[in-house]
Amino acid sequence: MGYTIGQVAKKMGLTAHTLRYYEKEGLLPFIKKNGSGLRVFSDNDIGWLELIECLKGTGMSLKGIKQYIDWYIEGDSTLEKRLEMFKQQKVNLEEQMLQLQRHMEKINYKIAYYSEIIANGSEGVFERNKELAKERERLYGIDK
Amino acid sequence: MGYTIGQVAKKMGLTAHTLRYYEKEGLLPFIKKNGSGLRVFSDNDIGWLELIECLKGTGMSLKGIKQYIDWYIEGDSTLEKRLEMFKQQKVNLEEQMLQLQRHMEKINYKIAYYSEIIANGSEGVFERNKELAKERERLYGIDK
DNA sequence: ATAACTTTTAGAGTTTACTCTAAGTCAAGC
DNA sequence: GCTTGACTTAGAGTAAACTCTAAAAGTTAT
Repeated sequence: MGYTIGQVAKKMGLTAHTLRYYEKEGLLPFIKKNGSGLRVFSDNDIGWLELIECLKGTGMSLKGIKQYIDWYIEGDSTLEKRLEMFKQQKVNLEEQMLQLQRHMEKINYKIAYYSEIIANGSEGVFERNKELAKERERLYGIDK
Repeated sequence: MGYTIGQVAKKMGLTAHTLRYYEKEGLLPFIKKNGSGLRVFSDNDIGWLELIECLKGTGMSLKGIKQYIDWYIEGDSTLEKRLEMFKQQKVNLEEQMLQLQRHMEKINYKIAYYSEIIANGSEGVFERNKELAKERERLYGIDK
C-alpha cells in the first residue's frame, strides 16, 4: 500500500527521474512524503499513473494531461469539461486506430513484396505474382 | 508529374520547411532540382513521403527511416535487412493496436462514468449503476 | 556500524523533430 | 517592367519530454 519511487518506476516501466519530473510538472499532485522527505506512492497514485499512461499513449501532451488534473482538483464544476475531453480523446483514438490499420496494410504489402523478391528475384515480380501486383495497385501506383 | 515544394507540402499535410528538413536529413535522396535550383518533386518522391509517413506513424524515428533508405540505396545485399525491419515494424504495430484497444476501454469507461455522474450525481454512483461498477472493477480497483 | 544502495534537491544538459529568420533569387499576373 | 508571392540557403531557435549530475541524506543487509 506504500511504494518507493524505485518500485513504482519498475512497475510502470518508467525511471525514477521521470516520476519526479511528472510530479514537478503537476501530474502527480497527490503523492505524500514520509518524515524523512521520501516519496510514498499509494495505489491511488499508481492509478493516476495508469491514467497518465493511457492519455499519453493516445497522443495527449503532458500539458493536456495536466489540464485534466487541474480540472479534477477544481471539482464538480469541471465535470462537463472532463467528459468533453474524454469524448474528444475517443474521437482521436478512433482516427489513430484507422490510421494504424492503413499503415498495417502497407507494411503487410512490403513484407509480401520483399519475401517474394528474396525468394524468387525481382525480375518480373509483378508478372509472376499477380496477387502482389493487385495489392500494389490498390495501395499505390508504383512501389518504393 | 513535377510538383513544387509548396504543392507537395499542401498535399502531404506538411510544411515546406519540414520537407527541406527531411531532405537535409537524408530522407528524400531522389529529389531533383531544375536549372534555377528549385526542387521538383516527382510522383516517386510522393511515394517515398507516404512511406515515411507510414513508418513515422508506426513509431519509427527519422533516424530509423534513414537507415531503411540507406539500405535501399545500398541495393540487393540489404533485402533481408529491409524485410526484417518491416517484420519488426509489424510486431510493434500489433502491440500498438492492442495498446490502443486497452486505452479505448479505459476511455469508454471514463465517458460512461462522467456521463452517469453528470446525469445523476456522484453519490452512490456504483450502487446505482451496477454496469459501471462491474466495468470499474474489471479495469481498476478504484476509480480516478 | 559499516558498506552498499536508494532517494533527495535544484538545476543543467540532451534528443527529437521540427520551426523560423534573413537575405537573396525566381516565377506569374497585370 | 513591376509587384507579389513562392522558393533558395545556412544556420539559429524552439518545444516537448525526458535525462543526467552532484552532493547530501535516508535505508538495508551483513
